Amino acid sequence: MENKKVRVRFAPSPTGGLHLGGVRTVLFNYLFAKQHKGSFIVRIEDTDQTRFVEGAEQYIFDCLQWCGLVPEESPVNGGPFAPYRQSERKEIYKQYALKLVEKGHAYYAFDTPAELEEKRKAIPNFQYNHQTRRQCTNSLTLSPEAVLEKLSNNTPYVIRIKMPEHETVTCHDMIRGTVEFNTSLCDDKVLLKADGMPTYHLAVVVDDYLMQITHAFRGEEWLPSAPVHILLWNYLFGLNKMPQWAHLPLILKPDGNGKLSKRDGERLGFPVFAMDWTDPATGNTTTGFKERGFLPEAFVNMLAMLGWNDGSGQEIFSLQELIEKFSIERIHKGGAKFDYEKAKWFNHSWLQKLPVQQYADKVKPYFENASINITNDAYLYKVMELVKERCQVLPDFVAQSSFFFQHPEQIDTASIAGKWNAAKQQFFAELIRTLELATIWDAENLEKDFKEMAAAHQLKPGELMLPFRIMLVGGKFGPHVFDIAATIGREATIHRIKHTLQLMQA
RNA sequence: GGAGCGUUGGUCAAGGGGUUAAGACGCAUCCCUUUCACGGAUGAAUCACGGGUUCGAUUCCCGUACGCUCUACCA
Repeated sequence: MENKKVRVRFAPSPTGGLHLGGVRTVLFNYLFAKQHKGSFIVRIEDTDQTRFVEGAEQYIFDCLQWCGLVPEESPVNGGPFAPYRQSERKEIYKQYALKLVEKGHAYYAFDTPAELEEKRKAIPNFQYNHQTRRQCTNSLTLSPEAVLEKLSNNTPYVIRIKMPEHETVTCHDMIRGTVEFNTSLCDDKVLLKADGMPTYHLAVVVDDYLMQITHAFRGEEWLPSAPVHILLWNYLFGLNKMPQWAHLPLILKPDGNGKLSKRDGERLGFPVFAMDWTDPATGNTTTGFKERGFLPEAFVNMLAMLGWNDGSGQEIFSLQELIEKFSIERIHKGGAKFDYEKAKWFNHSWLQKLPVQQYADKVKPYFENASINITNDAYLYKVMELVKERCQVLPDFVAQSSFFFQHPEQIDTASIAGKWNAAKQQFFAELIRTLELATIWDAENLEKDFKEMAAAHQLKPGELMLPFRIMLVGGKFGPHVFDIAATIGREATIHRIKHTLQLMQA
């Protein structure tokens, strides 16, 4: 086991948007694989035909691509253990189910869904288990002849695991240590459905075996069914071949408790999916981190810190650093509440850390949306550099810098009207002439001229700065006002002064 | 109801028998900045509760409470 090549897998069910928690599971898989020079595999668990959603699979790969967590083997790029889509592996599973029946670890069950529904209604807390299976219609209660007859006339059936009585199944979890289960308390899970498809329980162990998975990461919600999987491993392939389990803590909603859901995001106004997801049935789009203006670096970083840290207090990690420093021992046992404010802080940090050229293309669409045409990349970089520390997410660049590209739509004259007077009016009128004659157009000289003029007019620069800012920006925000003037240029600066001057006279 | 898992500030969390119980986010106040932001400073936790063990428990043990997950021919 130790010298086997590490192989891990992410096994999503393509039923809709890719949840935060799913991406974190991918991330931990990926980090572990890369750290051990192993392989990261994506296997599509589409055994429930009733839950097929058009486009959901492609969407998952788009998300992984965006995050930079690309698998070595998957349905899209193939691999030595293809196919990687369980629906295309349907024939494989049945033989294993049959093998279990032969060995007495599983049995045919002919109870219809309606009959089971009735039992559940009639008997409180009904479970199909070692006690109740005697009252059900299955190959344990029917004579061999009757079973054969039902089988030969195509009576629908499922195959269930026959949970042993009074056995202890031990799960050695890499995060939680030893967890024990009493098999008498487990029920006889369906392994093979009436449509011939396996359930998750069968498929996961068969495929993990066939694909030679060495370490299996999954959400904590799977822990209660671990005994089923471990038993299956024991019956089918031997415990020595079983991957090592790691059940990851859940990501919880920010208010109250419980798993974070898509609904919580909608309710509280933040994304839960990695990327925008449009439900083909309803046409409704659920917003994603990407479209909200998150950098994948920040998104991945934030996810890694939800349930893991390296103990040093460092919080900003590149993917490469995460690969180097990741360790299962330092994964938390308890769930973590998702904090959108902190998520934005991560993004802000990455916006400062990365060169603006590296993500300028990602902010362009937001300018386009606001009908601002970016024609000069160098100018865009300069502006981004000036405003980036005020931006948490990509769309903030538009709000923080639109005035660099077009005249402000609104001038907040109310903020200066109270202290406006003839002296100021005259100062700015004269400033226009000074600016027209300025030989060197940079922030330093602009500021010098401005202050000299203020002194000549016996006005305090402080009284003039805010009006000047309002003229250029339209509001009380933005970088240093002389940087703005220097950047937008002589013509625009003068034009904006004139414009506000007119407004103030009116 | 049953089983399993979990529980350090509002949130993420470090620490793990003796500490002034780190740090980050957020919040509040202040400084810097003639805007906003950045940066800096300061403030806020009897480590869920109750028993043990111990000279000493937030740290070890046992209970209790609370929360969560699962309990489908869904994953």
